[in-house]
Amino acid sequence: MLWFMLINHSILSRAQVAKLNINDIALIAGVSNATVSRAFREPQKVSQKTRDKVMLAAKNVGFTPSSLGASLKQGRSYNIVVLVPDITNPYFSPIVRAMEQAANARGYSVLLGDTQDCPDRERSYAKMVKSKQADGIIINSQRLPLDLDFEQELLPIVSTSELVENDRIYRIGVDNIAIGKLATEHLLALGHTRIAVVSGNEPLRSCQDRLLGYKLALAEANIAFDPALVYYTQYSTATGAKAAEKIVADIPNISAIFSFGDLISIGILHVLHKMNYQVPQQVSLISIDDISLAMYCTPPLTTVAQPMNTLGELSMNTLIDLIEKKPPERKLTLLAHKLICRESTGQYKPYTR
Amino acid sequence: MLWFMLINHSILSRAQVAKLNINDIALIAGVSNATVSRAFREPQKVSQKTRDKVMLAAKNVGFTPSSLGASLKQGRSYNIVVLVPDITNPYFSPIVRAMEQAANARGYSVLLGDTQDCPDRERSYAKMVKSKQADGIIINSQRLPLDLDFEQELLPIVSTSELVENDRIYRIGVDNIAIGKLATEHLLALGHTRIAVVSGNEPLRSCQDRLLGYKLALAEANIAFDPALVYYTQYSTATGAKAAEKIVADIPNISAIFSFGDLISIGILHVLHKMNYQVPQQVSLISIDDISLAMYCTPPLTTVAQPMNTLGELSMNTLIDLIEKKPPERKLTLLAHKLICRESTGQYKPYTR
DNA sequence: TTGAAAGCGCTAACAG
DNA sequence: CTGTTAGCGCTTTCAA
Repeated sequence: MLWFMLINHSILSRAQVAKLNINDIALIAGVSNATVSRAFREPQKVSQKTRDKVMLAAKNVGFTPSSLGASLKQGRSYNIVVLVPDITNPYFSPIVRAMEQAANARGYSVLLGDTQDCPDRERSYAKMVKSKQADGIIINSQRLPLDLDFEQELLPIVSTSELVENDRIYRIGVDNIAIGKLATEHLLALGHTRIAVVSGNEPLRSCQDRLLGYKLALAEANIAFDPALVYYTQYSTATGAKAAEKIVADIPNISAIFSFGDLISIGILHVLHKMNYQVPQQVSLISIDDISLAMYCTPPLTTVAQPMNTLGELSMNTLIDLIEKKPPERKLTLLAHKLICRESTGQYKPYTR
Repeated sequence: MLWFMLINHSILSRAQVAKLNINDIALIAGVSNATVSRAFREPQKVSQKTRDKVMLAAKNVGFTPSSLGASLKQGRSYNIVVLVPDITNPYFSPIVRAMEQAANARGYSVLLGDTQDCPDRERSYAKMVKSKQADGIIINSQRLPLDLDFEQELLPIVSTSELVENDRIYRIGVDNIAIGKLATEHLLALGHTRIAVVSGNEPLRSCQDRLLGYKLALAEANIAFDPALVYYTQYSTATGAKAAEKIVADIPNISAIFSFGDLISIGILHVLHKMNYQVPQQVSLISIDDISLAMYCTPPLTTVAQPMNTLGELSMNTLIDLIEKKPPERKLTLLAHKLICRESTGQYKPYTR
């Protein structure tokens, strides 16, 4: 098939047409490049007739303005880096999805950085905002790419985790102390007094806070805190399973477990089943997150829901406000959590195995 | 605190320093802009001494080259659009993770497009490669953004699903017919003869192929295909649960179910438990994918594993090869699948409820 | 409402 | 090994 385009007395192949720029369109349409630019970006500033001419010319040769030139001129890429430790984790994926939605609604795109918790990769993604490949960054992990420019508030950054106290950075999060307390109180109210804890990595701020909440609830109930009841692991199913094996070995008559994440709970549930423990008849299990699969577990998980969607949406909008120089009033926003009572927790009964 | 920088007899504030470009660095280092560029991009082409001078100057003022200028000049953004219907789906998230990894390894970044199966969003993401915001696109869904330029092979595109036959587009996938056949044969070998099917959306090519495989296996076993045994739903847990409710209502003594996705199976499992069906003692359940949670289900799922990691890695590398003009030899690559026998399937036993 | 013209920051010939 | 120079494609004053 023959394909060509006649422009200004010369014949262009399809491949050449693909390379046309705004000046070529101006030529074809018989207007200036500025007018073509306006026709695309601020159509209302161009007369109907001129606009039609431009659009027709563009359509004929299949022209779409390159965003590269615009980005360079404006010094903005309209990309935003979103950092997660693992996109595969059902706690993070809805957050990222909400961020992508919110970004799109405001004309931005998401550069996904799955860092696997690797500081090198975090740093290299952070560099993208220094090098203008992105206009800002959202961190969904506990570590900050330690670059002064972010702290100096020269580069837009938002974090969805508490990190170490850092008043210079905008943060959206939840009240992990309250969450830890709430979950513990639920178990306490059911009559459980010896509650094993399966925490994520010890150094994580969120884990420390949740444990603090646990201790607070215990103290209010006049129950001594027993460090031997807390097991540190990772936020994953496999490691949760391992922790459960340790627990049942250490404390065969354990009546309640509080894990710091649904993913961990799924591993625990798996082991408990294998060992023929009845949940919740013999062991109660509560956790945090309310990932989408929590309600489909056997039994459905009682858990403290985190507002993943709001978290994603709000933090993205906060970042974009920052980028667009509409700084939000508050540096730290705490979102509401909620206890979801399902079937993995039940009344304490003295043990009869 | 006072912060300033003395350059060429003028005092610069920290904010001004952030705006320095390659020419300023050249000035400070006493070399040309070209040399600065080389020092960063091809250090081996610059003498040790000059390189040190440049790097020192850059470090002193915290300079990082802007990728915007480079992109414009080179006509490449080093971004790649990855389209998924839903990043929250545990089938897609490992694929995306693998893609991100592979992209990074070759100096590219991933622009995540969570399309929610919405054609408008697919189209708007596809436009990003026309507008050079991205250098190529990978489609993980069954629909193609119908833009001629992709078909004409002017724009780099790779698909991980079979779509409608399209020889012009590079595709990486699995042999869904063989997968459907394999799963069915497993059930058949266990003595099951009435096998209910829970498929995803009927129009999906992958579903049609899997069903075809099911029919093939049945035919080879001389069992007549009964259309009443196939239930169409979505690839989700909630809809899988609904399908299961219909099945047990329609066929209370069903002995085997073949669902087209682990996510569906989790919903089915949930309902089966609620209805007090024993899996696999009374009903066997097999599916496809082997998502990470499949082994932690109660009981652990027998399933045909899909090579999500390889799928992601290979398709990303194929796309980048395309972008870098090293066209791969084959247009269609089929990856190996594997039956993973766990505990959700068992020998057929006549029904005693 | 439209046009002319000056860059945005970088790269890549080409020349030395 | 290093410097000069001409753009890449677009936006944006400023002037008409």
